[in-house]
Amino acid sequence: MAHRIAKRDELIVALGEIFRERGFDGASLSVITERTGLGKGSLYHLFPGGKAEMAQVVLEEVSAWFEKHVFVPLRESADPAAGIAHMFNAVIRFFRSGRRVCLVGTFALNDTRDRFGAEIRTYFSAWTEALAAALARDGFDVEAAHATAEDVVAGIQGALVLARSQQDPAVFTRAIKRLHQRTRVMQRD
Amino acid sequence: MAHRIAKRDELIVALGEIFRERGFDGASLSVITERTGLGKGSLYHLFPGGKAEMAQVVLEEVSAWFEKHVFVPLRESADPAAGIAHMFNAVIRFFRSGRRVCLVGTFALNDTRDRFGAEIRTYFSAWTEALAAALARDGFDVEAAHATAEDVVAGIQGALVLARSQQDPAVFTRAIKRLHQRTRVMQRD
DNA sequence: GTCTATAAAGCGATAGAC
DNA sequence: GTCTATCGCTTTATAGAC
Repeated sequence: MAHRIAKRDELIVALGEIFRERGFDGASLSVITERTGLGKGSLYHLFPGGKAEMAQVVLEEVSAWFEKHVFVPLRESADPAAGIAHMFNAVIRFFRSGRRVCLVGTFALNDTRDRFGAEIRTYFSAWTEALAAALARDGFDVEAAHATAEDVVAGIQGALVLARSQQDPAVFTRAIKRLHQRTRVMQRD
Repeated sequence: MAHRIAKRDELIVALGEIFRERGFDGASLSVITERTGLGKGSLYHLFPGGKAEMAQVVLEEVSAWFEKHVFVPLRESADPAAGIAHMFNAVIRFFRSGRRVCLVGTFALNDTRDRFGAEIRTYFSAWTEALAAALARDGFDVEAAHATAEDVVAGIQGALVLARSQQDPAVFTRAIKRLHQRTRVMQRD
């Protein structure tokens, strides 16, 4: 087992890793107990709603991170291209250059989605819309901006799948580079 | 429960749907029993290796389908552009225009990958390489062909994630249209 | 707050009747 | 082939001591 986790922030990060690695169903309380060093008693004290509440809190934490490090820069950066560059850097950091998968993506694919439908839907729509707005501000016409934003967000998710299938993070970093390039030079006027 | 399933082919299809909808961990034998109308006795008679063998057989069936309807046309079509068009049509059909997710993609994202590593890796690498070869035959230079092939395969996977997160299959069909377009007009010279 | 003990249900898998 | 009954284990969750 890992060292005993003291701070709540640290605990939520650890829970996120477990859910990412095993999915909601595969993340059993015994695994969570072992990896966090906290007994069931402690876990249910901190999360009376059990596993569902743990996942909910992790999802909210992930959403808050993206809001702060991705969506706000996209929306508010004076230079939209700089906001977009900021997004790609944040994404590379967050997904550990392709060694980490997207928790929201994993949850979205199977029936776990039905438990957390609102959070999952909002995460992706907020991302797509913030990016589309930045692209539009950067000179894309509205239609092309929305299409490119969808392609980029989907491209990131797909690159995570591909990289993990090949156990090769470079697949992800290559894809990010190309997606970034597409936001710079494509489909103008 | 569904009607009792008679033919093995039909059974494998049903198993595929269950694994797609619930993931490997979420596809419990009780769910499988209920959805197929077959008791555990029958299931273990047909698949002595249990759930792992069921998933293995489904993965092989999916791989065989893609080999026949996607990879071979990509590799052997006299007109590479026709082979690529064939691929996109097959993909739309297979994923039910975005209402079905990719079984291999779901398995790839969490630790289920470790059980079926070889099949998962091969599925995506065979797809990417067959598409890259077709693009090269169609006039892309080798580097651009490989990059575009990765973008297309990742784009399809990501579009499935996005479509499901929004519960909107149109997200998928839109993405497919754009990806197809990119194989026609991009990065030539 | 954190632990141990325990409950009740569900899990994958097997045995054996038919 | 398909069923029912059952095994041993794990699951989520709770109770109660400290």
